[in-house]
Amino acid sequence: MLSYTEENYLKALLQLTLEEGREEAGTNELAAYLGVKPATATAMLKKLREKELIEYERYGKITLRPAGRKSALEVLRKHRLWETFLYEKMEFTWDEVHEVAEQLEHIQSSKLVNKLDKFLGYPKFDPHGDPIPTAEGELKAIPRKTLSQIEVGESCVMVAVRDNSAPFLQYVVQLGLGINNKIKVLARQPYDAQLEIEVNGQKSTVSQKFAENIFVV
Amino acid sequence: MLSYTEENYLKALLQLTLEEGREEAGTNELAAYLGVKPATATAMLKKLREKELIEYERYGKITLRPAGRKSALEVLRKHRLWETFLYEKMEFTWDEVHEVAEQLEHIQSSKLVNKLDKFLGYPKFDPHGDPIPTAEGELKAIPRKTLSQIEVGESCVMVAVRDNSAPFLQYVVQLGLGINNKIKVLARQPYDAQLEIEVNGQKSTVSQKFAENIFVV
DNA sequence: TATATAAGTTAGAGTAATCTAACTATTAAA
DNA sequence: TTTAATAGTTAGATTACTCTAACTTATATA
Ligand SMILES: [Mn+2]
Ligand SMILES: [Mn+2]
Ligand SMILES: [Mn+2]
Ligand SMILES: [Mn+2]
Repeated sequence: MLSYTEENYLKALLQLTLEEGREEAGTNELAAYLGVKPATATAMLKKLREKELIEYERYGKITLRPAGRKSALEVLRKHRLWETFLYEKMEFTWDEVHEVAEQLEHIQSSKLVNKLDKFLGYPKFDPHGDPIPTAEGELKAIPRKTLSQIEVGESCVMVAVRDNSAPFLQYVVQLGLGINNKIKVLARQPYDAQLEIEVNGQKSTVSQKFAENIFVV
Repeated sequence: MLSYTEENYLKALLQLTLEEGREEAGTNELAAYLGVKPATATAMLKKLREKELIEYERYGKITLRPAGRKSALEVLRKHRLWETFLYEKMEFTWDEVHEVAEQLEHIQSSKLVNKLDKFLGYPKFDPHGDPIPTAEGELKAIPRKTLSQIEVGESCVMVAVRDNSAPFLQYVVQLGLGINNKIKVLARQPYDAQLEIEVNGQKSTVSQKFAENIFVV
């Protein structure tokens, strides 16, 4: 039985290594992601290694072992199912779901997870466009680009967001943007890569930082 | 902000003093109810007193102060709403809901509680027949007897159960009993107060202990 | 290749919740 | 009213998670 905290560390490791081509994570990076000090992370890493959930040695990189990855996927599955529940059934907006799902993901009941999945109609994606791991622990990574990689004159469809924070999501809505919206890139400032885009006939200018947090196909 | 554990202590105090005419609880009783040692309860009582949530002094009885009672009622409201959700929407049986609700009752989100209430159609009772406290913290205690107090020859209607444990609830179902069922008391053994009862034409013999855990009107 | 910088670890301490063992106060009986 | 039983507390230790401050190792660059 894993503690609430252990689950959070494993999920963080999974998410840090989920970006394509990444297999391992570092101590400081993990600590920053979780909002704890590196010393704290080091202590927990020893514990997770003892439980055979991660591969790790002093001053070395961290990788998930199969058991650790399985647990992390279960937590991520619950997180994304609960976000979908809050969004679809509880009238939450997409910038409100993450915080509460962060708590709900630790509820222990496999029956509840599976009934929830059924109740929601076996959704494949959460409200932010992220894929929901299956009961078997499969997580399909869809090949996708960021809005910042789209050439001037090209069009694309928004499929997900990288940043899940409330201020970012609220800004996305304010721009008239959302999952499945078609975005046309009208121009790119050579100086700072600012983008001029058009969505549903509405033109906006967004920063490179913003464009890097919008996933498109 | 109360910890998970503090919430459990306050809820336990509320439930111990909920039986009519009771205002105060004792340390050992509280410890037994929560499954901890009396020494542990003493430590927590000092902390809750410090936070002005309870009235308590060395070797004295414990009572909830208004702020403590308010928090306890909020937790109890969430517990019973989640039990109703699990029973009505997640296909849980009434002996399965309590354990998971024990976890869900600690989720912090007033928006979620109120949306859940709305989603369930503002239920007044949980699956065990217990009243659900309102958002304003009101809890109506319905005057009710136990099955053991019914005279031979009389009939009554089951409205709730006192014991919420899975083995007890499974036994209730096995006897063909449930909320709103009419029960007729056919006979009472003078020796050990065993009852012979009839439900939907089905006759059964139950112990006094059992009869004391069935609430009727 | 030496050394400065970044990355990571260790030691020591604090808080929250729990326990055991020994003790003290209250209450009920003899 | 003394004493036995019950109820409750204290002291000291443990586990989980976190921190700060000082230290060590790895790496990158000059
Ligand atoms: Mn999220
Ligand atoms: Mn979490
Ligand atoms: Mn319950
Ligand atoms: Mn609880």
